[in-house]
Amino acid sequence: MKLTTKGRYAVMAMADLATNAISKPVSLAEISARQNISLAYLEQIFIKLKKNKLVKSSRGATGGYLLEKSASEIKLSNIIFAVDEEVKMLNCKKNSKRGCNNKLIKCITHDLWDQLDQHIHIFFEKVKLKDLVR
Amino acid sequence: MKLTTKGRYAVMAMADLATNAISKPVSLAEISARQNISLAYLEQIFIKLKKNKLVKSSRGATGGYLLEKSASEIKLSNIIFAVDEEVKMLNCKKNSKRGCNNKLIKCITHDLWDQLDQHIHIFFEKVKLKDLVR
DNA sequence: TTAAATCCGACTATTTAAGTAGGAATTAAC
DNA sequence: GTTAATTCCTACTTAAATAGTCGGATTTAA
Repeated sequence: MKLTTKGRYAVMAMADLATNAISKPVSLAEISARQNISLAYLEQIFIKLKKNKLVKSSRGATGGYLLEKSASEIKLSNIIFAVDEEVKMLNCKKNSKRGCNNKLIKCITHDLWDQLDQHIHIFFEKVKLKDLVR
Repeated sequence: MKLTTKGRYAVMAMADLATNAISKPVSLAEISARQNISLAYLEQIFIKLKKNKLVKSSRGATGGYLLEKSASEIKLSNIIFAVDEEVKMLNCKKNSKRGCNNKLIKCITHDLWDQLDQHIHIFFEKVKLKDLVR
């Protein structure tokens, strides 16, 4: 699990949707204004959210985005995974000479970092979008 | 808490020390060879570990490093904090116009990221260097 | 027809991590 | 004393990833 501002922006934007996209779609321009994130950047993010079936869009004037599922069904891990893609945050580079001590044995901290990764994952797995907007 | 390979290298090197620096100091050249980390990079890392009183050095030929405290007294959080310095992994940039929505209120995910930070911190707080080397 | 919106791909800028380089100071062993 | 091995120090370079921009194409309600 990778954590970048992109992931946070995605969470912010989704929380904005959960709050404001009740009956009619919300445009990215509105979210951009409210959350102070550049429109072009939001566009990139929402393409990914859509691919991952977290939002649905309607095009054209008065178009915008709606949540695809209810806010209580969307886990934050879903959102972060959708935009940040990679799973591991600090793996022993598999294709590098440096990975895991250049030997076939696991480097001494390998398991530890794996555990941390799980730990973080569980954290975001437990929190639902709904928890952010009550 | 920031997590980079520097932090992991530091943990690996400290584990190496805990294993090998029993009676006499261990040189960085040895650690470099065993852990496959460049000597010059290890030097940088150990300057910081020393400043944070995690290791002590003796200079000159036959010099090297020893743990400053016992492996059971050193938490991994101490090591990572020593080399990676920053506390927050993804704070709302304080000096940026973008931080926290440009308003004086906290952005909607602010607390969440704080919680995650604590979560990670606690993870490394619980593990002692000794746990890695038994 | 127009304006507001999503959609798309390529591009650029910025930041930070990662790693190098060169030398100064110290000290044990010969 | 000289040498070789070491820590110590500062500055620099490289590489990679994040962050963000840009121009235009497509869609659709009013």
